[in-house]
Amino acid sequence: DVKTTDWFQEWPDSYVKHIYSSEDRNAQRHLSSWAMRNTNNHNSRILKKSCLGVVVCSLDCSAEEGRKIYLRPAICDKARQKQQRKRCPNCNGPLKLIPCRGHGGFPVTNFWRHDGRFIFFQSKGAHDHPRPETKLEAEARRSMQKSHTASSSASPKLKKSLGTKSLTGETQSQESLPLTWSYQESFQLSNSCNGHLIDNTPQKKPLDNCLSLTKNYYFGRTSQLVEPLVNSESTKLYEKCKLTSSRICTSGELLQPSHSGVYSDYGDLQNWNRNTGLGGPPDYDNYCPGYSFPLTSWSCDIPPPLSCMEAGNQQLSGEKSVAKASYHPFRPNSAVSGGDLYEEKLHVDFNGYFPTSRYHFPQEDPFLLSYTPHHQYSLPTKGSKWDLDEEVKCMSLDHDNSEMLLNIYPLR
DNA sequence: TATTGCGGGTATG
DNA sequence: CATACCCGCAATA
Repeated sequence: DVKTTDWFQEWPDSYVKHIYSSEDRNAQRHLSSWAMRNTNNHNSRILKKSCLGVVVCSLDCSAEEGRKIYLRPAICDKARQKQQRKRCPNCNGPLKLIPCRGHGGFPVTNFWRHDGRFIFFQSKGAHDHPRPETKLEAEARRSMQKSHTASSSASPKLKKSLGTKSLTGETQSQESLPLTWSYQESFQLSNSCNGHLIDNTPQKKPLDNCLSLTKNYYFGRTSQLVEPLVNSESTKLYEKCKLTSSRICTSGELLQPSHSGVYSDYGDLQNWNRNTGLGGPPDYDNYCPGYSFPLTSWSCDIPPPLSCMEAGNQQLSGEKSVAKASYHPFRPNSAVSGGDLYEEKLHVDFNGYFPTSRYHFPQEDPFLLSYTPHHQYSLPTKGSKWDLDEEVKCMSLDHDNSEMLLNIYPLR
């Protein structure tokens, strides 16, 4: 009875549920821009992942224009320990891992379940820390550091004049180093709910000395518009986006209770209450967890002036120019969700700043134009159940997207 | 070298 | 029994 699937949510937060198409490459890979590590729940049907938080500068330094350092914790334990021995790319101070305690004091957990044509997702807990770099940004930063190290070692004089050697061997200089940490820009507005930081600093560094990286990216546009009150296009996008984006569900349990009865490392409503000490799940029906404007049935992953990936992804019905306007030059962008693999050229500023990229617009994606569900699904559907009442209640589509979805899913 | 998923195992309440 | 988390392995990127 699934009426429609959601566009992939890059930053799922709070207690949300999504249904993705099994064709969705991001969903297939259980991706998130939060740094999520696998957690053993002793249930092979349901994949559980928990949030690692964010790595910050322990000196709380600020880069230019007040930006903060929010590095992506390495997923691998060993790599993470190594990472924490490294130094802040901005001030060379020690780094510190801020653990996620958004789910009753424990890390936010994400659950993934494959069932036939769909991939069911559920998030539990609201991240109580800033967003880390995306995977893409972290990779770009690593590449740049590597390149920079290589180029520095090739020219010792330059190295000596510009760099300060970090403990980990990277040559660093505030003048010359690429600083590609994640910016908690305007989309982290909340101090009251999730503790997100405020940083509306516009970014406007010229891009030169670009390094082109060719890589396959799956995430859609994560564009963050930096001039929220000025950019009317983004507001339009948001208005559109909020009608079509994720659903917030306030009760019920998405995940099928354990069949085995031995392990079920996922909560239910009862546990939810118990863990959070709340009378029930947070009331996101009327207010967005992070932002102080009313909600109806839609989620507000996207604050009004911003268009994150979801917004871009809604541009499938012919608003190319708007989609372009929503593209944030400093966020790596890529595939439309639902989507397919996009090969992008990631342009990285060696003089010091932000990665950007070129991308194909959704309209150009042959995948979207020729969708035909034909895969065989191997995972059992027996006994699998989704909280469809809630799903239906929460769903809403605008006209354009309804049309689009009809095109994509003509049989439903 | 890091990511991802799996699963055995332990600890705690 | 539910939950969290540690660890190592294997496949993959």
